[in-house]
Amino acid sequence: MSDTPSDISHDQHAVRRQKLAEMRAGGFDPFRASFATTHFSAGALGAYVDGQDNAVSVSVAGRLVVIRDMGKSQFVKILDQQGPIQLYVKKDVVGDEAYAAFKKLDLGDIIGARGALFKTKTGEVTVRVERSVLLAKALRPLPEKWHGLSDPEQVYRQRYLDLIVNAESRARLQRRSRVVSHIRRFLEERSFIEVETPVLEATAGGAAARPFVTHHNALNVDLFLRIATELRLKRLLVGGFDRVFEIGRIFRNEGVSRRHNPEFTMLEVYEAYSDYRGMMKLVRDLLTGLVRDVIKPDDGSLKIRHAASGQDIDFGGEWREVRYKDLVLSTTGDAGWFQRPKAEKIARAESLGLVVDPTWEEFEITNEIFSKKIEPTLIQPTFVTHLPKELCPLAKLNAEDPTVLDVFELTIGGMEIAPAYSEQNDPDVQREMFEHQAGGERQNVDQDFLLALEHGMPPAGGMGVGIDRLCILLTGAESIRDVILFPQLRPGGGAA
RNA sequence: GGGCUGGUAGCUCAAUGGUAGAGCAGUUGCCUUUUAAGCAAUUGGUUCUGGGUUCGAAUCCCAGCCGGCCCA
Repeated sequence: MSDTPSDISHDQHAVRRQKLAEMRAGGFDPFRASFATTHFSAGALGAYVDGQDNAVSVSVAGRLVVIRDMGKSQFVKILDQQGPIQLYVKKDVVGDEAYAAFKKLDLGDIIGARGALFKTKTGEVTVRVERSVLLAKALRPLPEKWHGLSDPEQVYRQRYLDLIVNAESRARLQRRSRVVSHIRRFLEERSFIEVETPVLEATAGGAAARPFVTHHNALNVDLFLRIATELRLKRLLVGGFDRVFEIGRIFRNEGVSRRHNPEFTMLEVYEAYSDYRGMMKLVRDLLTGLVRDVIKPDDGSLKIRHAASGQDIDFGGEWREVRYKDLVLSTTGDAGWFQRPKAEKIARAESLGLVVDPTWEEFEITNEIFSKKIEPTLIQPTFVTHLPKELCPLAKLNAEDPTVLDVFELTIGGMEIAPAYSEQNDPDVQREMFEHQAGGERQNVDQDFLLALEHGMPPAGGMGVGIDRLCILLTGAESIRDVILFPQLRPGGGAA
């Protein structure tokens, strides 16, 4: 009984290993089996002709996730990429031997089954199994069927378990794939060319961020993982690729948080002979298309529920356009803000509850107010324009007011979703901006990029879209980790 | 980096400093249209790790490991 050392009934791993050993001893190895399917689950369900039981035969395969055993028959469910489908296995249909084998299956096993579709008396389209085969033995048990897997650490470290048992995770992460796919189609339809530029670079430019450093042995040089694709893509504008984009992994050697993963995905788009206003139309068409065709709100609107604020974000309404300076003035309540001496700016920022580093430049104090006090309140799609020139060295200065830039920052749901510029194509101004920035931030100047600009870059609009944040917004996720299949965690720990 | 908080059976969770429990999963029976199927019986624990306090620690204290939230 239970006290003999050979009782392994409590050890699910051992029980399953024993079943596998018995199968192999009996001449069947599930890991050598194969199976031809005719449908995925949703396709099979769709193939059922209403009112015509047993008219359509299908072959389906997937992981066994529900078993309801009623003695001489059982209802089970298998799960594939499209979701679950129910199978009905009846002893007097499959025969005694096959039925006995079927009864030995465990939750988590991967099986294939063939049979005709029928509708049960409770109305569920089901495969009446004629033949089935075990295609892979699961030696480990599945997490609990009702509550799923909820330990966040295990969800991230063993994402495959999360995907098996948590339907919302499965849906959310598949939705991400459709978002990216939609973006590709959208841009290709508009004659944009997708390109791939190097991840390893001698100079990590195009943004202000700490890069990862690695080493190339054969060349004996340190290289950086890119922190942006901007400078490469602009070289392609010089080369005559007039409309280019890259959906690429970006690496920034900074903290990990609900909004930050050290590697993330960025779309960058450049369109020659356009400008930041052209980018406004492009991004608006892109996002409304995503909501309409990928998210497909139930009520047919273009509204998405924003969990944090409880508001509906309406992609179909007017997209507000407002100048950075006006937002700052109204938030500080100080019409003379930009003329105030630094000490007064610091005092006002601190009175708003912000922590200000006294070594900051004045524009950094202002921008701290913008990013902490203003941006989070911009829930509806908002183009913030006319940003101060210090904020982006790669954009064109405004012709009427050279203290501001011809750019926008699209903010939705309190998050910066897409910055866009009229791209700087004057090599001399660009050099000046770089050198000024290098002084303060010791960012390396990319001389080859400046050389490329001297060959002439067409005027262009350019835009970056953080795909992860966009997916947070579109899927209503709480954390960037929920829209990245395998988010970064400290190695080790957790899973056995 | 700082503050708060968590780690108990395969999973989801309980347990005044006093014999570590439940549900699901597992095992053994019964059940030929179930929907978290049902009924009966039953197995299973290095309470994250290492110290300390105590007659006695899952529980209190310290350190570490791995998470989560907030802040920087």
